[in-house]
Amino acid sequence: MDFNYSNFFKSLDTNCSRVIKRYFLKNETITTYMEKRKQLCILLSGVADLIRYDYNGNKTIIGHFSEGNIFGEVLYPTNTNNELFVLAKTDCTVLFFSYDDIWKKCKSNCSFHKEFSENINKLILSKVVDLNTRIEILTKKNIRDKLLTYFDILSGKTFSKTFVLPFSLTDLADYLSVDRSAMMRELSHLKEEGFISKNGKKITLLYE
Amino acid sequence: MDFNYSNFFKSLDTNCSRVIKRYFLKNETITTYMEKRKQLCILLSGVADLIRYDYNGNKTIIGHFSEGNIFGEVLYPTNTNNELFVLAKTDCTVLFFSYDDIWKKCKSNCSFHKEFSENINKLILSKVVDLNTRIEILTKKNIRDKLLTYFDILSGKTFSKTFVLPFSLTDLADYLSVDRSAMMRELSHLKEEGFISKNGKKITLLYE
DNA sequence: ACAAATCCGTTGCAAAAGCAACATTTTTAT
DNA sequence: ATAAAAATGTTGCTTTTGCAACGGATTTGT
Repeated sequence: MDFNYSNFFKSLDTNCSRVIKRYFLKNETITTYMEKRKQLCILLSGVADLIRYDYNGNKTIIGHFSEGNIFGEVLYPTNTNNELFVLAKTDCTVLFFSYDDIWKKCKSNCSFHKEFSENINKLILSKVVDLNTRIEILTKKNIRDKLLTYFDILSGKTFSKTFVLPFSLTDLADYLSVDRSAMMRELSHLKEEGFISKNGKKITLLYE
Repeated sequence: MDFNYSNFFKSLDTNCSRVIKRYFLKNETITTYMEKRKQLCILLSGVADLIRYDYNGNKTIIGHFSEGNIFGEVLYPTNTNNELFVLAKTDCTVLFFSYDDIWKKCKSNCSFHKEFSENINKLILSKVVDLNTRIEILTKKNIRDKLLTYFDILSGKTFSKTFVLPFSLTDLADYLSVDRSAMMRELSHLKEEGFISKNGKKITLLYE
């Protein structure tokens, strides 16, 4: 997420009846995606995974959410033959509301309603940017280019040739959608060939 | 796009000063992405490509837009060392406006302003769904699974085991981000093994 | 109507990536 | 404090993919 709007949402007093704030413990199910319902959720704190069980009972993690991320069925293609749900990986705080309702005038005309919807818009837009970013990476045809594209983005965000990966190498392989061992191999080659240096999750770009 | 909102936008009388409608001939440049500006565009008719020239002058098509699609710099990660622009592949009609402005109250309080912004929201949401759909496909680890996942989605949309690909096989390979010849090979295998039948762009799923 | 451009379909070959398996280190849970 | 779980790092093998190249079919432009 380029810019973090979650401070606004954190400071909300949720006495607007349309918005519900709830707390979850690690390993609790935060929500299950339901086709008709058009729920939108904001993760105010914690880490959660979007998980699919397909018709064979196979479990796949298809998304990771952290502070400030949004999720909910309005954002995801409905696919008949599998079940989607969001699982808390750590304790979480989540804001729930119906996407359609939020645009209607609040009965009580609550003060933050306008500001709330504006911030929702920004959050959704930043989601679009994030998704486009990931697509840009995923469309690269080999692991090396995926890594370097991702590193360039991180480098650009931090204005530095040195940065720390925001998640584990295992999760990175997942984000890039490549085999972890193949990715490790490619990281080794990038080191050997002098393109990067790496110490744990700390990466330095040595080119340009 | 699951549902086409473009009819609403097509019927707009654009006497709201904040929204500009323009026409383009094939091969004209519709817009160039500029970092500070937060433009959002709706393609009302025609087909256009999002193109990048990187620092080496290499040209890459990184997106295809058709009727009802939205584009503009608000939706795309800003990357310093390359230039993005949208090129009309056919004659096009495009609506332009500033994303930030559209949320402010229109001076003239023009009638369609509220409805306009609501439809923009729906359009952006459907963009998110489209992007998530593509990510779901791109994260599949081999060409066969990418094809079958995409076919399942098309089959689901049309409620039929038989459907027509919405674009050329060349563009399909691009959408799946795989080599075209490798994709053709995999399509042949799927035919040989009896998973699908194929006649030009008409595909029939033979399983389940 | 003709030339030019694009798209389709196929193949051989080399490079890349997935998979499986394992040892080691680090983190987490109790 | 200790056991269990998760993450890291590496390697051999096999399969998949990309790339280059080609000929023929379609579509487009003038």
